[in-house]
Amino acid sequence: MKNEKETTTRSDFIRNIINEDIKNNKNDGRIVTRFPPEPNGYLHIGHAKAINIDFGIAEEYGGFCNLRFDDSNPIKEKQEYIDAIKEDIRWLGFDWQDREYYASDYFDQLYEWAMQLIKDGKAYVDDLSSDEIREYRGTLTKPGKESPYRNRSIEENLDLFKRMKTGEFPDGAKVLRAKIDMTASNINMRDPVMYRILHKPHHRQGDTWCIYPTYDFTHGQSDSIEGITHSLCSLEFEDHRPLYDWYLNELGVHHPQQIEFSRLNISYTVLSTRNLLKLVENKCVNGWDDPRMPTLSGLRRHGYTPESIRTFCNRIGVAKKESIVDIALLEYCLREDLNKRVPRVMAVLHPLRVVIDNYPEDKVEELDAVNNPEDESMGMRKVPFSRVLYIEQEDFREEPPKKFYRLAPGREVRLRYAYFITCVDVVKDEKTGEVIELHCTYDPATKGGDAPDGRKVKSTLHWVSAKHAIEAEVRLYDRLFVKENPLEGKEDFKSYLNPKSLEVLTDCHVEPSLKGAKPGSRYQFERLGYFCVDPDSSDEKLVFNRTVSLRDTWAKIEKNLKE
RNA sequence: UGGGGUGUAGGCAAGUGGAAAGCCAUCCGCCUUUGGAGCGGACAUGCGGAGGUUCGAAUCCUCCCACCCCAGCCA
Repeated sequence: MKNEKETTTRSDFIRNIINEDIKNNKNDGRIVTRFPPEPNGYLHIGHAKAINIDFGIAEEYGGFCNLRFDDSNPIKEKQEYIDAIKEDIRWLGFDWQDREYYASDYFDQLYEWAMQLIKDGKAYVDDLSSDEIREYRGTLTKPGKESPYRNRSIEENLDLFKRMKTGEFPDGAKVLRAKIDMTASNINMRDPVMYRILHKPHHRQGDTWCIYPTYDFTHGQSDSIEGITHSLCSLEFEDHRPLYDWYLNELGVHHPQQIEFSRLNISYTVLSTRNLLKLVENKCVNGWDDPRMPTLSGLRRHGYTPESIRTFCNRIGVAKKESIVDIALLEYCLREDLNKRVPRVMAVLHPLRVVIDNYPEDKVEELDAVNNPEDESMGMRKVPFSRVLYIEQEDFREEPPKKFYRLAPGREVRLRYAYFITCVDVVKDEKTGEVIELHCTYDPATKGGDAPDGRKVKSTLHWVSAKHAIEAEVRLYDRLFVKENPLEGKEDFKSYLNPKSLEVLTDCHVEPSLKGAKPGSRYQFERLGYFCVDPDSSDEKLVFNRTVSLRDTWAKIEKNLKE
């Protein structure tokens, strides 16, 4: 409904191009895209944006999106990453059916094409070292100069390239280069490397190859082989497009259109495999799936829903402007989704003991509570009430400031689904002065939370029965960095890490209905936020992660009062 | 100072010569047994800047400014 409207109304420059292409019957109206991850790390939410575009557009236009692993560099790639990437894409809710491809499966064809370019006099074997190649390449403002090996005969090039393949030369001894133009203003066109010698086994090809094609010589042709119509990638490949086009034109094969869009950035985090890896290696976080990480596995463990991530991706749009999206939008999408689907429950994170003086010592009542006010079909549950309770420390102030509606000496409030209570006494620690216990009275006539005489109360508190509650550990997560753009300062981005990004609470009490809650289950702890059960949790010891707090109007008021 | 890009509100982002969409954030109301949710409202005489064309310009032209990317045998 709302989502549907968003997707059908959506307009962006890529869809405009595609609409135009369809109008002109380009590619007979077919739309085929691909998502081409390199299996060199875990997927993050920036990838989710790309996935949403690649798969989303294909779906929208009745086309296909292939999953293709761009695995032409055996030094960085691992099967472990392939498995994780597939799991994350599935979790997001996208399906590539049987169209799971690997650039490495095209190595034979790529080799044939390289031979073809040599025969056409468009490629040559170069003996220059990598340092020499760099020197010969020139600079941004100075043209490059031609390699002394540039004009070898076709026969010699053919012979040398074959011998590169058979393993006759050590790593780095020779490369195959495209013969384009060493004076080109676009540096990518200054005789780019097509093949390098790498005596490294490939995770899928084993020892079959000791020469590997570079990205530029792999990507476009892989697109071509798969019949891709629109090859969507990020902005930094814009400069490579002339080369993408060059190879395809010289080879005379199907020519997909490369279109570039800007990659996702989100405030208060970093979004690149390289920097994420640094956080893992430096133990700034507890692994790739640490709930503070913007990786899909981290977000999953944090309690994010795939739907909320997809909604977010739809709302941020697609454009060529480099931007930083406010993380508040992501959190908004999350809350919106969780609000509709997640059961409510009561939990006290910072307990303050409350004794109801006029409530019978051994009495226990099972009170009715609504599971989700947004969804009646989720039903009701019973919550036990007794003489000794815990409420949140924050919900009591001995000297309440203006606009503080919660409990205070002499004040009456409602205990959710239970009774009106009035605070009659405050017990403090003699040494520290800290409030350690409250004495209250309850009004038996207000059972369930309504006063028959119609009197109102200004606030409703959540609570748990002390003797029935289950103890739990709660991990409070906050933004990973204190700086909106951690990459912009003078210091290393790691110096802007938020020291309070994780706070572990061990003295929490949750209502008994949570007994046996399984990892992955999500709840709203009323008035606090959304939480999910961590994989570290067990029946003996429940562990919850705070996914996101509820919008907190009081916190804003309090902040404004202070200013 | 080579080449390729991008500038619309605090953050995203539509708009392609004919009244500056929408979302988040912020603020104000209403409602509420979650200070949640929901509902209603406010929020760009102006589109990086300056000129020009036109009855009419964010859209077309000229010049200027700012920012991003490229000198891997990474992708």
